[in-house]
Amino acid sequence: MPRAGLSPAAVVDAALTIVDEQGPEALTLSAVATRTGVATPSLYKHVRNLEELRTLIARRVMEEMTELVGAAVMGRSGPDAVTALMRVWRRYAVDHPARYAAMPPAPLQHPALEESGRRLMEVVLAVLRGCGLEGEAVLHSARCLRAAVHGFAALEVAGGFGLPEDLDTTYRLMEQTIIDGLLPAN
Amino acid sequence: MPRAGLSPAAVVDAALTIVDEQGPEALTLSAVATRTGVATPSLYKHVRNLEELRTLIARRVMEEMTELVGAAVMGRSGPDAVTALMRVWRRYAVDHPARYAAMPPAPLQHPALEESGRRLMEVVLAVLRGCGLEGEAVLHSARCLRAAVHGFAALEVAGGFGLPEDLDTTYRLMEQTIIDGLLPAN
DNA sequence: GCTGAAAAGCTAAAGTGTTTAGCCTACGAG
DNA sequence: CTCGTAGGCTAAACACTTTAGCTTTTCAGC
Repeated sequence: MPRAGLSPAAVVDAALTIVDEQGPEALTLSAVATRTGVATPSLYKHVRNLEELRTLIARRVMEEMTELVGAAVMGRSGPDAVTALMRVWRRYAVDHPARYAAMPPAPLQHPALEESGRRLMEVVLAVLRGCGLEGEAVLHSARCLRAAVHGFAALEVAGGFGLPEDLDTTYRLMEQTIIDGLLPAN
Repeated sequence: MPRAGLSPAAVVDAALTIVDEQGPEALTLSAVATRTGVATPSLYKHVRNLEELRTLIARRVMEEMTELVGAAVMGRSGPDAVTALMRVWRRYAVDHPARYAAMPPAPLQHPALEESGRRLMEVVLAVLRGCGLEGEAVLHSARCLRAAVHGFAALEVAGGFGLPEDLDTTYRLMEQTIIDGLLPAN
């Protein structure tokens, strides 16, 4: 019997497809095995266990996010950059709800995710520094920005905004609120 | 052998204890059975399945939350009430991190949670109306408030704010930002 | 007090998923 | 060509959920 030609990356690809199509609860090694055409235990040659697979997924997602956010703020600065960041963040969540849900809330605490977490954070901090913030203020503002954006995205993706009123309107209000409240008057 | 004297409520109590002590992943019917001194299948006399147990937990948590928030804003109005609401929300999350994580993000979509969800929402809306907001603005503001507060609480509880800078300071900044951005000038 | 039905417990067992152990073989480096 | 290794496999243990069906407590009504 010929080999399946797997690799850790291929396993993560298959896992991401499953997550995208059927949500995070559907991610089982069994399902990944079926999709990759292999017996479940074979996956252990590429991934330590389910836990590690989840970590690898989380890393992928954070890298995608950093890529996207980085591109979106490129060439912009000040409130304009903040708006771009907020929009692309929400966009990623809406476009890939299950992946967004796989974003680890505390990457810095996790050895295998610290680096990608720090890279993403660095983009956010850079944007805020570009708005004239300095010292501790940068960090406090970044936390607020992250809380607001993540809170909105997480709730939207979970279907938490049940009522029919337009969500884009709500988000614009939040953009404005964040910009007015966190950035030094300009 | 004497009966254990269980009831749906007693099962939920035991489940909440487990969640509080060992986190949401530790919630298994097996664990609940051990704690209540009963065989696992016996629990099915009181609860339809694990899914329903989670729903019952969610309802309890939302009721606790409504109780707390309601008490906190009682007798206050305007920005003062908003601040009180935000503080008590975060406080609940910090005091009961695992329970907070069990709060359903979309209660209104769930028949068994819709009512308690609506009650909690109503408190928030009332506070905002008391600030002079009207019509659609109330809802958009409520969404922003919820996103910010939930985002902060969820991240804090998950250990997502890794750096040492003071979190209370950050939260005060967010309180001010929300109040300034969402409430009509006063 | 008795009795009988409902409620609340039990054991047994099936199904699904993770994980470990140990074997077998395809395949590429030399 | 060969041979070591990596990548696959089967078997099996363990944990958890859930269903089925049996037993026994309890208590309402006589």
